[in-house]
Amino acid sequence: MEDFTNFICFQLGASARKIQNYYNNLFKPYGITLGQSFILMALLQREGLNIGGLAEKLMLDNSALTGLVDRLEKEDLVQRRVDPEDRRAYLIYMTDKGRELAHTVYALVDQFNQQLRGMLGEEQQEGIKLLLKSLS
Amino acid sequence: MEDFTNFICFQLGASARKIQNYYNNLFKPYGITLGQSFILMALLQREGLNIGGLAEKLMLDNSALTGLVDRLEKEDLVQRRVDPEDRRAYLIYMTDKGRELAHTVYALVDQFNQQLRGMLGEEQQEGIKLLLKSLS
DNA sequence: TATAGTTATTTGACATGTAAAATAATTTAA
DNA sequence: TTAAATTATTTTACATGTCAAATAACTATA
Repeated sequence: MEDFTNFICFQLGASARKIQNYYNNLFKPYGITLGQSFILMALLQREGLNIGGLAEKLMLDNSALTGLVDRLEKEDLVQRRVDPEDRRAYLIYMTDKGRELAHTVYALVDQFNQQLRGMLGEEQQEGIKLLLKSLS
Repeated sequence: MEDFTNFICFQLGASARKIQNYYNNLFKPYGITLGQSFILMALLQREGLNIGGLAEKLMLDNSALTGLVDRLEKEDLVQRRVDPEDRRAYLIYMTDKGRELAHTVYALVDQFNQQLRGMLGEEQQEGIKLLLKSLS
């Protein structure tokens, strides 16, 4: 019987956790987490996304975004503004402070990402991409 | 600027989440989660591990095990027994019910694992293994 | 236009994970 | 042998994530 630690579900979960912990430690001086940084980076691409748009981009449940945005808002990194076209929805904008931090964390994420890519061959990187696509 | 959804941290995290959700749904009829199933599968290999041993095998913090074992114990799937050689420690054993479920979930995990392996080439599977090892 | 059905977001309940502090037992060393 | 250091586990506080239900606003239709 094969050791369950060889199963993809286990290895992927453990790797994801380790990477997340690495980044969370790296970001500690900035008072932010990897998950929160994804929001900032999403807003760097396109500001004024709403909760649903962020959830889709981050591949998370809408309700997960509520808490993430709450914490960023509490740190004065983003703001919710009522969508003038749809009063149910909030559009999310960065503050100046948030935008500045967004650039900082982007650089940090990118940097370790290149290290991770160095550990993997081209094809293996494709494998992860493919896996995610197949699962979506 | 590269889209952060192409970063390995993002893709690995999202894939891990999707796989976890898949299994958690699959296991719903059994009242168990993927994380809990890892404990059962670890005990199937070697019964009587203590919390620390389980944590090491599962690559989790000791304190994460407390809750996981609590829930399994509440469902009468495992039991804590004081280690006769060290009264600080508990040795974890499965109940008959737990052992039976362990076999069932092992088969289910194995089955979808083979599907996942089918999506990836040999080399890509090695990549994930290598990544985890490099991060450990 | 009233109403029924959708949609965006939040809330609440729960499982998971980390980190740091608390407990309790074991080990080491003076 | 007693005190100090270490070790196993739990607890607490918090961030994350899912799911289902609640709100509130929009849309379509009779």
